[in-house]
Amino acid sequence: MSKRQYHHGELRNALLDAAEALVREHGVVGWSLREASARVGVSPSAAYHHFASRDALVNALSARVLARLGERMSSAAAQAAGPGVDAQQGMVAAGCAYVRWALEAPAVARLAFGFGTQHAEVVIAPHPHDVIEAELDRLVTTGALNATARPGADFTIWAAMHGLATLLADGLMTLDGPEAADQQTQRLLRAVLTGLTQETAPPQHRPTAHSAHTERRTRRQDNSTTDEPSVTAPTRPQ
Amino acid sequence: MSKRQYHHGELRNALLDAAEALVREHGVVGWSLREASARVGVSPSAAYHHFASRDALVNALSARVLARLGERMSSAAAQAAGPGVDAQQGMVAAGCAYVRWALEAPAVARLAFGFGTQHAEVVIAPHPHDVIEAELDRLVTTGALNATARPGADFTIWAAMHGLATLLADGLMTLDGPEAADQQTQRLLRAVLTGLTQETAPPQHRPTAHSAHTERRTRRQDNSTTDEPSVTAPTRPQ
DNA sequence: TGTACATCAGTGAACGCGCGTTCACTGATGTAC
DNA sequence: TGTACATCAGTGAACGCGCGTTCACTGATGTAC
Repeated sequence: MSKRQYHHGELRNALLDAAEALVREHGVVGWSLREASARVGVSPSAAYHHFASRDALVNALSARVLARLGERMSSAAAQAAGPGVDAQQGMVAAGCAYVRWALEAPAVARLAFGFGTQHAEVVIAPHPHDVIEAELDRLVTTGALNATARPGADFTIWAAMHGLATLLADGLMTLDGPEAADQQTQRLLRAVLTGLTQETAPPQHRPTAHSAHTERRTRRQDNSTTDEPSVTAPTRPQ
Repeated sequence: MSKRQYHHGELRNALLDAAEALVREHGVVGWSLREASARVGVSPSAAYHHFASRDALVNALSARVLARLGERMSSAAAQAAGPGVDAQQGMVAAGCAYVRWALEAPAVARLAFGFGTQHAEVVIAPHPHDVIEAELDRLVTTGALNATARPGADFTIWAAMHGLATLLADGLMTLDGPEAADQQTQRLLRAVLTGLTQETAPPQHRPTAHSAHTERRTRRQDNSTTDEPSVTAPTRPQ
């Protein structure tokens, strides 16, 4: 920064930072590798010592950004938990973190969400989905959610908070500030959680959540997985 | 098509069709005006007699596609309704139409949703949001939803179905076929509707749904709007 | 501690490419009389 | 019904541009002896 050095030393991260800033400023596609390099103060070709292509950089950024979201959710949930606190509050806090994050940097959120199955090699930890699963498990443990409603509930909850986040990020819905977003998130998630608890006559082939990615990671940590056959199972790829 | 004509006659629509096909095949940004023109069999410059720029074409396509979704939801809801049918079924049908649509042409869905406030001039009728509002009103009328839960419920429901649709469209969640999608949609929407009905102690400043677009249109058709002050109101722009 | 050298991480010029858009044009169509 | 002419909707050549990527290079770094 201060002295002009031939070797940057942290170019990989610096490029990711620059690219993230460019996404914030000019949207998911409104910038070039050359601009990111220029912003870091490096020649365009330098990037190729760290990324195979522009796409590779974008994918790496997307994964990094998604992992950050997972961290924010996880710590928000942890902070909300405590004795005497409403059992649903952890999930609500995670959801608020999710929605606020999308509201703060809509274009970055679009990048993280909007590119399909791209995080091929990268392990994202903690994945937002993982945080939701952890919170649901906690709700079942504390008795705030029926165990029968648990399978597949992760995708139901995820869909709810994801929808609010993306409607706001994409400008299809607008709110007056983050407090309003929190209120909306809370109302939505409490409605879903309450609705799941009230569920009667679960469908015969209840969807079961599992994914290659999740399994690969959780099998290493514990092996409490109940391997019921899944017929119409939602899956989180990679 | 058969005879080579100098004047195409339907070039505007033909270009929109070609662009939509290209979006399906190559994603939201993976195609050019020139490709669309070539596909129609017309020179690249011909498009400028119908669209001011490539962006204008994209915006027009996005609006057209969103209106089609609204139509599909609306007719699905109408078809589901009937005497003796579960009151929630209309909304579930609309939601299934929404989710299936996103699943059928994910890239097209991303186009319709992912470009922020772009439908500036165009009136989209019926907007998916309008269909949701209509179904909610019906639920209140039939007594299946508390009137106190009605304000803002449209955004809660919309968020839920939108989240499922976009998670699937963006490949963050996968399902084995459209029946599985229907099942997920049904579970999600029923949970939200049930949860909304069970709501106790609504927040003091309940969010109220209103938007310039909606008001402009609905004021023309009826004027039953209850104009309560909205403090933290979600809004649908344009 | 000093030197030789392999490796790493930069440079900068150059490439070919396809893009959106413009412009002067021309062929077809429709309307006035 | 026939002719003159304005208007509409095409053509196709050309433009300048910025892009991703390559390549031979060079300066800095770290390690072996």
